[in-house]
Amino acid sequence: MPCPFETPILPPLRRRRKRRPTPRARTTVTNAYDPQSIEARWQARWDTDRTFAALNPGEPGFDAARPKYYVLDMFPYPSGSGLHVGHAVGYIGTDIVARKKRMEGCNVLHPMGWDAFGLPAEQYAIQTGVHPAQSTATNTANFRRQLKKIGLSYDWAREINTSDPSYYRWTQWIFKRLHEKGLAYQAEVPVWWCEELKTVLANEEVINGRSERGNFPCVRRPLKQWMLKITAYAERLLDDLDLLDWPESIKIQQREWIGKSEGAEVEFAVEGGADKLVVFTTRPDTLWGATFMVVAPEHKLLQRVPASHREAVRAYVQSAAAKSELERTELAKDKTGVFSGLFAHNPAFESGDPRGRIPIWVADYVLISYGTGAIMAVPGHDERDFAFARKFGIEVREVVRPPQGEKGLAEGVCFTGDGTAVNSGPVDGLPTPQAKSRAIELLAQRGVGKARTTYKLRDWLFSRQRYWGEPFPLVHLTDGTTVAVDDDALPIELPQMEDFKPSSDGSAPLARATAWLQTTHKGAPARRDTDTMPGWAGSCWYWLRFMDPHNARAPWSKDAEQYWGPVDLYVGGAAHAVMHLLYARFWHKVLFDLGLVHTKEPFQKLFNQGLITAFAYQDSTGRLVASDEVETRGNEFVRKASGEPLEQIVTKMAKSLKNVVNPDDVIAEHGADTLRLYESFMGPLADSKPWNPRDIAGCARFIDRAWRLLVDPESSDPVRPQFRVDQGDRPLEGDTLELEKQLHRAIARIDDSFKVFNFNTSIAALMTFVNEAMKKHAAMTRSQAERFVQVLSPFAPHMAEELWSRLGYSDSIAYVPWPKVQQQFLEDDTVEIVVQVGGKVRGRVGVPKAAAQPDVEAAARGAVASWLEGKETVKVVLVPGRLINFIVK
RNA sequence: GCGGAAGUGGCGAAAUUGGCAGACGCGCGAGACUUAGGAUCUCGUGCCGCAAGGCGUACGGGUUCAAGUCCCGUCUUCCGCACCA
Repeated sequence: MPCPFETPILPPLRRRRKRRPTPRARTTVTNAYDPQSIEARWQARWDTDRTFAALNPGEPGFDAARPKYYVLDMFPYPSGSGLHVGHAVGYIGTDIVARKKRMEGCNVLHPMGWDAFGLPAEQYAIQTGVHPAQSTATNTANFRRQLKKIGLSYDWAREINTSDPSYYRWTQWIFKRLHEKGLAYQAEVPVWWCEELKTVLANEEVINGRSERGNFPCVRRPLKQWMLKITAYAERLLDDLDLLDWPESIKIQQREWIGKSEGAEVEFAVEGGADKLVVFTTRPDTLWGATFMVVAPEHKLLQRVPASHREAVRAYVQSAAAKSELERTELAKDKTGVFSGLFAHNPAFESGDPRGRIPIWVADYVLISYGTGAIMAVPGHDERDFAFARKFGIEVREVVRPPQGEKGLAEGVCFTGDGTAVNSGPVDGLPTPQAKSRAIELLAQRGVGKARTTYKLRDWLFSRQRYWGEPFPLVHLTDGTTVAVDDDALPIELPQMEDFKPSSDGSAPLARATAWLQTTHKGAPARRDTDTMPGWAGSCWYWLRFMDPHNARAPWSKDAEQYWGPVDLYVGGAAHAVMHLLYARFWHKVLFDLGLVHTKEPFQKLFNQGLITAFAYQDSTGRLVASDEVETRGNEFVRKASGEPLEQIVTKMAKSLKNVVNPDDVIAEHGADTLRLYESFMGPLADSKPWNPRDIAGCARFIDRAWRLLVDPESSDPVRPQFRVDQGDRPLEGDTLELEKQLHRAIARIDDSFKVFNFNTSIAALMTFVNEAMKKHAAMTRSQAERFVQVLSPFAPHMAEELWSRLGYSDSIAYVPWPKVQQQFLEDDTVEIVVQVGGKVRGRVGVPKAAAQPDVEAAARGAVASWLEGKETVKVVLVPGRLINFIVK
């Protein structure tokens, strides 16, 4: 099949001049490093030998004595544009880890699959006119091809696809479990509707009133939708973060997203009727300072507005509704609102006390979706209430006296911190924390309030009126009830539809699949649900399916889950800090409660790889110019066609920025091992770093040098003669000993780099070793060559396999035990001591490692004699084995 | 505004517990080998200075014999969140 991405999108390498036939060099040398043939051969070999197949407990050959290691990538959405080098950096990182773990004797689970359902796939399908099932098949084939070409050691027998009925059968099955537990319900809720996408979106998919995907305008609309009760798990989602080895920044983002806040719920009686206005506050201690109340424009109390104020309130509510989310935020500092004509009674005061009669206002700084949609406003101790009261001339009453030295109302500023209660009757004199709990007690005694905890986290809007997603495993009966279909009726397959575009009225495409729609349930006529699940659904449990991907009787077997779970290392972009990771944790906890998994959390260690950025070019008007239209002239960049000067900027890789680098092109030019080395060498995996094609050459040179270290390109021998026989008894001395030390140092550095995934230092260590070994070539032994190839293999596996086989081994290097560092080779008999005078380096001196202090000092004095001449030494600081510092006067 | 991450040569970067700043690589300069080089090899390469030497890890202070690393303050960039009562 022709690859749809033929156009090279590499930034301009220096163009080759016309290629001349190369007479001698290329034709007679048969033994030069040839990545294309080596890589093709070993990739084919890995496939046919199933080298990286992971065995499950119970399978023949499974070795229960080995520790398990589950290393998982965030599986990709297989987009039409294929993989770019930015995606690859994370996959290369996990591959390096997986390969080393195998050599360390672990049973390694390292799978890959496709997150193929969801809006982007469908949008792409609509744009190109190709059915999503078709484009998904094409795109996954392309992704798989690209991943294999990088030499990633996945167990391809475990490949999964969330849009495959054999997979989503179990997504539906899990949804049924949620439904049974009452965690899935239907509700008429105001939801974000995107006209352009013709679907509802979850809160978190809408940014400033525009869709995250496509940046289309969205509006609020009430619609009956499936919801998942993630809020029931809010507390555990928060608490269990403490169990995880995750980046602190991600934990913080999750905590903020859950947004726990503790306080009280307080009832205010509304004057002239039985209505109660319930508010949530984190500061019950300030109840005595509440001088007005505010309800959100959508609050139902507004139906009770007296005629005198009805028109003003109606007008305000309408204008608030017309404001986009963006306008609301932009105008955040300038508060708006109107008086509703209603009054409430503050329960802090006796009825009849004029201080307790407070006006109720409508303002859009109060959100209907948080708390109760209404607040008690304490302008003395809340910035927003303060601004509002100032603007509308409402009384500000001090009820918290700031601690000594802090400014408060006396200085004309709103004080929001902790202090001492004043003007607050029964809580007067209490420090804020005690005043809070005392206030709650008082409210509770009188039955007008109680302690309450709220969360920013909302229930998860789980339906989409789209085609390309999992159908719901439920039917609607004629009597209006909704029931789940039987487990053995699963999967409810998506019907084949030619036209799956959303309808203009917002009804789901599946509503037009008339034959599919009508069904029966236990003999009675029934109608299927026409919504589909959101794109996140399939990724909420996929790590579990990887453990047992072909199980036809259950989503996974208990044995498999017991053995492989949890994921030991999960690597992906920080972009998924909140949504995917929170949803996945939620499902996992539900499954835990059902006894279907044995761990509370799915991902023990999480690691975020950094972004690969790339150069992009702008002309003087700021317009982007594709990288391949750009020419480098010295330090300047110009448009090739016109010579017009351009500015080089560094940005993320994106099709729209015309700076995407396809790994296929890098592999075609340099080979996959060089690509892997470069991506590892650029910098620590966690860092964001720019792709610079110029730098690839260094890795290409290194790998070629490494090849020549073991193979003589001028001869036809598989390896240099000195490596053909084991010189086991040869004494380690001279250059051979020196190389042995270098090798151990390199391995120590490599081992170290797996702690924080800064493989750049591993590559540097390998380079240093090769440079040294090239100089002491004749002294290198077969054993050293073998160990070098072993530690090279996670990084450049194709070449390592090739060299390993040339060294005479017929089995793959993948499971050869990782060499051990021996401490004795990391130490030298003599050490170089830096000699400082007055803190400045003035010389250095070699001394025996075990040298006594007076001897070191004497030697050091000799080395810096001219600097000490005529000076008095006041102090000598000696750092053994490192440094000596003479402080002089 | 709040929260997080970061700031080191021309470029990507390195630097256990505070102990030689710039490993490794790119680029650049010089040379060797070559009919040829985008191959390979050797040497050099933080800045200023002829040199001796001085100055250098965003900026300003501090602690210390010694600071990229610790403390206080400031600035800049990127990423989240953003009226959450």
